[in-house]
Formats: sequence, structure tokens, C-alpha cells
Amino acid sequence: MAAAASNPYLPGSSLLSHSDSAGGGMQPGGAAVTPGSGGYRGGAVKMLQSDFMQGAMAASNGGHMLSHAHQWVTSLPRRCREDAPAPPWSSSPVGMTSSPQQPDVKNPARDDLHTATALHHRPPHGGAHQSHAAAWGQRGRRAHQPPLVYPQPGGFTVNGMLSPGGQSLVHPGLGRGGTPELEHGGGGGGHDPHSDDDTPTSDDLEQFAKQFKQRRIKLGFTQADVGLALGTLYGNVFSQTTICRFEALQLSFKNMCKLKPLLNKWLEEADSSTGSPSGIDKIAAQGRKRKKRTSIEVSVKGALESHFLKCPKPSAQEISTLADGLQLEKEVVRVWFCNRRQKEKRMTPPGGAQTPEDVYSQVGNGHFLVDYLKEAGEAGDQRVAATGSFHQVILAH
DNA sequence: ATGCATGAGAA
DNA sequence: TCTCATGCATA
Repeated sequence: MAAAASNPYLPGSSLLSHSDSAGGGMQPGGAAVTPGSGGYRGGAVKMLQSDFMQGAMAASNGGHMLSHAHQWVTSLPRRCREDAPAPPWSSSPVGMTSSPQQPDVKNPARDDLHTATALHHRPPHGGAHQSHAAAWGQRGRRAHQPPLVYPQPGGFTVNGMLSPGGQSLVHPGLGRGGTPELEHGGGGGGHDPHSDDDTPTSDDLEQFAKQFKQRRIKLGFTQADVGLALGTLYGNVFSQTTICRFEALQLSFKNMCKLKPLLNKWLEEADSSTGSPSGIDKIAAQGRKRKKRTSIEVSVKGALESHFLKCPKPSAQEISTLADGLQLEKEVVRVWFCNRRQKEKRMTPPGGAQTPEDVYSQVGNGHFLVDYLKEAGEAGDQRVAATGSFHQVILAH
């Protein structure tokens, strides 16, 4: 149908949920299957081609041809130098701690996600699950080990998630922008009397996540269920994606800290109230015109990746040029870089991935690591070198 | 489980 | 414009 071609995003309910591959238009010489032509928000795709900064990366050092090694140094074109606030958990250098190896657990198949019944008490099925355990900065950070286990409040029996009446105890204090318990300057001594866990360590988070997932599965809930439950419980709904990312430690440290208490609460509720079904419903999906997901070809992705290595933060103009060259919408390229950067900053597994194999699995799972090679304009060469080779090993695999 | 996208808020 | 938190859609 040509409809798909002329109409990027379907109005409301998309009956034609076909994938990119069925577009019909295919990619002549193109790179991505983008619905294009529609022009969404701002649409103006102008290309100001002027200078290209390609071919400048002929820098060859000792003799390794990491044309696509994972490190953004060595040959920064020029205005491509940007520092990124090294996240707290990535402070530990790539754990080169030689540890034999660890069986890379791939998930062969999972059996959950079955019954589409959204929120209901599912019979707890044995859940031997895969676990690619991320484990980021589990370096010796803090001496004290706060009780990352839920402290059962005792007589608290308000089953938020299992309220048949449909009432919603909305707590208007946990807005997304509110950031309930983030580092509050401190200074005056005003300390929350009820906060059991001030900033948990990345290690704590990791353990909690692990435990959380286990309990969740044990109880027979899907990630989506949890996300929904959080909605009725605190007024904040979350998607399966977010819960998933939490469990996989793929959120920013800050974000993890923010979600932890909520999930912890849910956990308490969940296994305290055994056997009370729920009847909640949440906000219906609003018909928002979302651009159809562009599927970028692998080859093109490779190209983008290369550019990213050279310059993770291209200027608007460079983006335009690049987009033009790759036949992609400028916006797509821009977003790609944004996401790529964001991905780079997510929870990194320096501590967990001590052996190359671990890293492989990490890579295989999508997330990379290391970005502590910031700061220091020239002094970082050493670390960079080390990191470079490290990645070389990884990528050469 | 993850890729691409949106939107609010910060620079 | 970028970052950041999040999620729809998809592999």
C-alpha cells in the first residue's frame, strides 16, 4: 500500500503494524527505511554541505588498525572535543582484574510474557531465568552496606496495586521532575527522618536489581505488571521498558536511585499481599503521532558508529553533511547521536565485566562501557591507550 | 531486550 | 542544542 509511504505515522490505531521491511519502497540506494516525505515536527531538512572532516583520521599508532575501535580520542578533528561528566559509577577503571572467565549466559528462550493478561495474579511458575547480570561499578566504594532489603513496614496493608475499586492513591509528590530523594545539599543537618537509604552505592543497586528481578519472577509478575502497579501505587506508571532497564542496570545512576525506592515498595506490597488480584487500568494510550521508527541499515550504522568514534558530538552542520551522505534525515542522525551518547553513559559494568568474555556479553547485549576517559586533555593518553587495546580485544573477537 | 523517538529542562 | 528520563515499536 502506498498509504504507508505517504503517511508516515498512522493516525491513531495502526492496523497496519507491518514492519519496515514491508514498506514496498525498499531502499534504492538509501540507507534506512524511513517513511520520509511526511515531514514531522520541524521537518525542514536542509543540508548545508560545506566541509567534510573525513579522511583526517589517518592516525596510525603502533600499528593496530582499529579503524573502528571503541575510543574517541587520538584524532579529534578539531572542534570535536567535548567533555562528559563522568558518571560516579564509572570511576573505576575497566576492571582488568584478571578473573578466569565467566560463562556468558545467553538467553535461549524465555517462557514468561505468555498470557497477555495484563495485571493479574499469575500462577508463579518456576522461573529459571537468564541473567546477563550487568554489574557496573561494584568496586569498593563505600564501607557501609545499607540494608538493601526491604524493611517490611509491618502493619502496612494498603495494597496499592490490588485495589479493586480502581481508586488510585496518587501521591502528588513523586512527579518525574521532582526527584524525591536526590542528594540534598546537606549543609544544615536537615535529614529526612524516614529515609533509610540515602544514595545507595552502585553495588547496592546492582544487588537490589538482581533481587528484585528474582522476586518479581517468583511472584509471577511481568515487568509490565510492575510498571503498571507502580502507577496505582504511586501515581507513576512506568513501562515495561523502564522496568527492564532497571533490572538490567541500564539506567543512569541517578535514575536508578530514584526508582529503587518505588520498586522496593512494590516488592514489599507484592509479597506481603499474597493472592489479591487487582483490577486496575491505566491511562489509555493517547493518539499521539509518533514518527515511525526508522530502521537504519547495518552498514549505515557502521558508518555512524565510525563517526561517533571520531566525534561523538558532531555539530549541526556536520550532522547535516553526514545525513546527506548517508541519505538519512538530519533529525534521524541527530537523534542517533543523542541516543548513542546516552547509551554510552548508561550504567557501565567496569567491575562486573572483568574478563573479556563478560564484556563480550555486554557488547552483545548492546551496552558498552567506559567513558571515564574524559578530563585531561593530554594526560589521558595513557589511559586511552590502555582502553584502546582493551577494546581492541573486545572488538576483535 | 533494545533501537529509535519524544519532550522537558538545562546550558 | 544537548542531556535525561522514558516509552512505543520491534527484533
